[in-house]
Amino acid sequence: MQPLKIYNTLSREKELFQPINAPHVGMYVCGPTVYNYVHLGNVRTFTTFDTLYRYLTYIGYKVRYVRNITDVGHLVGDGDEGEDKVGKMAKLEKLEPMEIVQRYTNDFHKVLEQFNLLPPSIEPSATGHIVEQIQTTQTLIEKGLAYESNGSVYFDIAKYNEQGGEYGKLSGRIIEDLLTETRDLDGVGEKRNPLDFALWKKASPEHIMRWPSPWGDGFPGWHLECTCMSTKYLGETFDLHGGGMDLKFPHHECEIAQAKGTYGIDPVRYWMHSNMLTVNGQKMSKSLGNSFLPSELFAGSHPLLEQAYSPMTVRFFMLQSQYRSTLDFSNDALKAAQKGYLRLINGLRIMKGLEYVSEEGVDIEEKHVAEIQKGVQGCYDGLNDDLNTAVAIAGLFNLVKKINQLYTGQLKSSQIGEETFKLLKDTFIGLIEEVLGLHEEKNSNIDAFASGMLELYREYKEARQYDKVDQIRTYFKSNGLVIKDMKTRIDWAYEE
RNA sequence: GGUCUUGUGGCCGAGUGGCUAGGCAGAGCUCUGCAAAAGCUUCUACAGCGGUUCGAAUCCGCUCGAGACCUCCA
Repeated sequence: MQPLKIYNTLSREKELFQPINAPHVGMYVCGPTVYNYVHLGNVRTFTTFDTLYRYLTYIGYKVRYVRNITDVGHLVGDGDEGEDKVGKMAKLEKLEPMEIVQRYTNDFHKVLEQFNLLPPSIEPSATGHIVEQIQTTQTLIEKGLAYESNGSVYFDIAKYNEQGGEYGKLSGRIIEDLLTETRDLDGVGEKRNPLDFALWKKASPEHIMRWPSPWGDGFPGWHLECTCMSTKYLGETFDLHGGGMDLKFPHHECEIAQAKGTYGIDPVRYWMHSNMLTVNGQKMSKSLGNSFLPSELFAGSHPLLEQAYSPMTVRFFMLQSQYRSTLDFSNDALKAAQKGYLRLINGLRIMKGLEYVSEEGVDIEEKHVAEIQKGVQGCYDGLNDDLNTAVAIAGLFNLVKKINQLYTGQLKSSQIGEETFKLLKDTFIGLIEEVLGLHEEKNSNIDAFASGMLELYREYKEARQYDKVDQIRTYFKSNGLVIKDMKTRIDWAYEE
C-alpha cells in the first residue's frame, strides 16, 4: 500500500492516511443542491474527490464512496429564514419540486459523466431520508441538545459546548466572536441563541415541500441530511469527508455538532476541503454571475471564452494544480492546458502501441533506467503528498520524453530492460487512465476526414487508377462506411 | 471589523532552508525533399523592506497587493 498523506482540515496538518478498517475506506462527499445547473466550480470539487476515489481504489483500498443529492432544506438567502431553493424554482417554473430535482439531477449526472467522473457507490437523497432526519432530531431533543420552538426545532449550541462540543473547531471559529458578529437578520425570536441552527423547520401554509413530523408539518434543515446519510451508510465514525472550502463553515461544523451530539463521537477522521475555482481572481459562483456552465465551455459560447474546450482538456487543466490551491480560469491557461493534454495523450497512444523488443548485444543503460524509475517514483510521491496531481503530471511528462525516445528509435527498449519497460508502460497507462481519469478524445470529425478521402477517390477515378479506387472503397468498408458514387456527386454513408 | 489563505519567470502552475518541477510560449541545434512531430540545449523567477542562519524564494516580523469564510455557495 502506498503511504498516502492527506491534509486534514481538523488538525491543519498532513497526516498519514490510516483507515479504520483497512482495506475498507468510507468516504463521504457533499453533493450538489439540485435547484440549478452545475457550474465549473462545482465540477472542480467533484473532480478532486473523484481523483481521490480513483487513487485509493488504484492502490488497493475497497472504497465505499457516498455522495448525496440535496433536494430539500437548502434555503435561499441568509439564515434559517427564506424559501427552499428547490421549492422556489418549482414555483418560478410552475413545476413539481420533484421535477426540478429530477431535471437538475439529470444534468448533474450528465456533466460528471462528460468529465469522466465515476459514479459513487451510493448516491442518497435528502428527501429519501426524512424518517432518519426526524429520528435524529428527536434524539437530539431527548439529549437536551435541541429544542422545539414554534413548530421548528433548533440545535442548541450553548448546551452542546457545555458538554464539551467544541463547536467551531473545524473552521477555527471562536463562539464569542461569532456571537458578537452575528447579523441582525438572524434569530427571529425562535432561537435561544442566534448561532443555533435549524434541524427541522415549520412549513408555512404556502410552502410546497412538507412532511408530517412530531412538531407538525415541516421540512428538514440543510445540514441534517448529510449527518443522517453519512452515518447511515458509513457508520458513526468514518474515514474521509470531503467538500468545497465554502462548506467548511457552517455546513461541516454543523454536521460535526449533529453527529457528535447524537452519537457522542467525532464522525470523521479526515476532513478534506478543495479550493475554489476563480475567474480573474474572483471565486466562481452563481451569485457573482461569473460562472461557466460546462455546456458553454464545450461550445465556446460564453462571452469570456475565445474558443471551445473539451472535457478532457478541462479535467487536465484542473489536475494541473493542487486541489487546495485556488485555480484561476483564463483562456491562456486553458489553451496551454489543451496542448499539454494532447502531448500527454499522444504519449498514451504511443505507449499503448509499444511492445518490448529484446535485442542481442544491447546492454541495459543504467542512466535511462534510473531516469524512468525517478519519473515513476515522482508520480507516486506527488499523489502520496496530499494528492498533488500537479507533481504527478510533471512526472508523467518526464516519462513522455522516454516514451517518445522509444517510439522514434532514439532509445531501444532493450536498453532499459524488460522489467523497466513494463514498469513504464503499466505506470503510465494506469495513472493516466485509472487515476487521473484522462482518456483519448477520439476525433469524431468524420465528415472532414471522409470528404478529404473522397476527393482522392474522385481524382483516382478520373485517372482510371482503379486499384487505388478499390483500395479506398475497402478502407471505407473496413470502417463501417460505404461510398455512394452517384451521377451528380460522391458522398459516403454508414454501412447498413 | 474578526478569522484564515496567498503573492513564483511572458502565461499557467508545483515545490523546498543549500541539489534544473512540469506544461504553454520564445531562442538555438539534430533529424528532415519541404514541413510537422520528436529529441537535445537554452533565456526570462520566487511582491517590497528588515531579521534569524554558514546559507532563505523557503523560517520570523513589518509594508503593500490579491482572495476566501464570518449562516446563498463546491
